[in-house]
Amino acid sequence: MDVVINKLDRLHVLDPDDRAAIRALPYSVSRVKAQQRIVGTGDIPSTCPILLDGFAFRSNLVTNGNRQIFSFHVPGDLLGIQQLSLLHADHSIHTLTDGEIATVPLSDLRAMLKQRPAVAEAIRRDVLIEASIFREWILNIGRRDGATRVAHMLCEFVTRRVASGSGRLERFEVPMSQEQIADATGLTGVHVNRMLKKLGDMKLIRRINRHYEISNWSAMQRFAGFDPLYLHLGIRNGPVA
Amino acid sequence: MDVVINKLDRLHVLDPDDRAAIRALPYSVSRVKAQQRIVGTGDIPSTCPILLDGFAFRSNLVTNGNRQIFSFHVPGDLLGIQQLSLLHADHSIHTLTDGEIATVPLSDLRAMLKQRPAVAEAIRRDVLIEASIFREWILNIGRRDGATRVAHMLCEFVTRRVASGSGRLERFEVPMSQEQIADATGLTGVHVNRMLKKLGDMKLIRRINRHYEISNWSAMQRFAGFDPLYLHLGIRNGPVA
DNA sequence: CGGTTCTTTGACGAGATTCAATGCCGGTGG
DNA sequence: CCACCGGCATTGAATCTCGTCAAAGAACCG
Repeated sequence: MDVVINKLDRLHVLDPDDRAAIRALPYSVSRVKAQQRIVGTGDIPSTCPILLDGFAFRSNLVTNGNRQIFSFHVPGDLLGIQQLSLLHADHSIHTLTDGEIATVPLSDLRAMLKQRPAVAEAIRRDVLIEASIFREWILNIGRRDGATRVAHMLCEFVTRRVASGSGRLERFEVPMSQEQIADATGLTGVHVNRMLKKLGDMKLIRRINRHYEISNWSAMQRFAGFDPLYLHLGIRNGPVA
Repeated sequence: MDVVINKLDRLHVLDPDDRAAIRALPYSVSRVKAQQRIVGTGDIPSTCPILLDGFAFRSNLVTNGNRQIFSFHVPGDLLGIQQLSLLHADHSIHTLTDGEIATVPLSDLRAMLKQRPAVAEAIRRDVLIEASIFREWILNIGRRDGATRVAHMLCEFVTRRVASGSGRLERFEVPMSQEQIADATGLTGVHVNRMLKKLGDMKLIRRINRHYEISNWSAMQRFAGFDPLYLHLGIRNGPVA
């Protein structure tokens, strides 16, 4: 669970007892293949899945069968934290790549959070930051054109990876297919492909398969209208809980 | 603050001491006119605005000057609850209509929540439900066409009003202009107007100025693909905190 | 009643989707 | 080791939804 401790410690400083309490949580670990459902819309889970390795995403379907992706997740993310206070899941969670999931009973999680206010505060911040990212996605899909939208998504993804200490700005790998980028940006796979080509023609990115390079970060950021304020990266010593 | 108590009591049952603690909060009330900024992006507020009367919305601008609205708010909503755990505001809050705002110091709010776990739980649910609504908006804007999008927004708005005990399904008034509906749905004002006309032609709504009638709710719901699951309306006796 | 804001409508253009075909890459089994 | 296969990526052409520009009409407010 060290990956979880690292994540939460970036949100609120944890003392040794906090870390020990997280390590003491009962959980089972399972390997999962790509594109597996972890939680389905309408489920009433009694456990909280935690992503230990690989990538995952939240999504839902509309009546005509189209899919919308709401967020991408990286190791350390608490995927089912909503169920601490809500009864049923209002969306689905799937793995994007092969990965590893820890499963923790919600009751044990609740008990631990009562004992460890700093961990509870870290999780509150996590939930609020995720909501902030949802708002940014609403803005991205609602008010930016295709090229800018895809660029913004790439900026966010790489920034979050760098902030979590895995990956560099100039050179990174994107785990999702163009179809999945489309489902996240409200476009079609075909159009995402064209927009990636356009970003390449504009020298904002270089790309071989799913390996991306951004040589001129400030130009990319400017083009995408990307301002990382909404990610609240420097929150660690934030407001007093 | 009774409007706040009513709201929170729908999210988690409050006992008389909980209610008294909310009433005992120190706050000042001010009348505000429509289109006034309550919180601006980047602000570091030390108080939490609470909407007592009228309507409000969250929004942000993109570089080209376009605006995206993230949510609409009704009396009883805690507008600055993010600032309990986040330092700066990542979006703006404006009044939609003339209204009344209560201002509560965050420190007093924090102290009260420590004493009153049931209130804290109600607020946790509120935050998670708002995040769920953000996800639904992502899906709405990303994967539904103009007519369905506007219809879904209307379904959500009226459903929330009915759930809060103010207004009826068949006949209601919408406080926002078509331009504001456009900013919320990722369309233009002109196109919203055409889509409203289309919904009228399809007999799904009847409309005189901002007064709407939905005579056939199930047809409207079906057309909009509206499933209120994501609003978690029946949460009051939800999972144990 | 006059000004302002909001709504409505038309004509035109741009951006995104759809359909369809081809090419590329990695994996699997003979 | 190589041929085959399936999923992804790429590209073109036609179509359609939605945006833009512009103008007129309706509702609202002082």
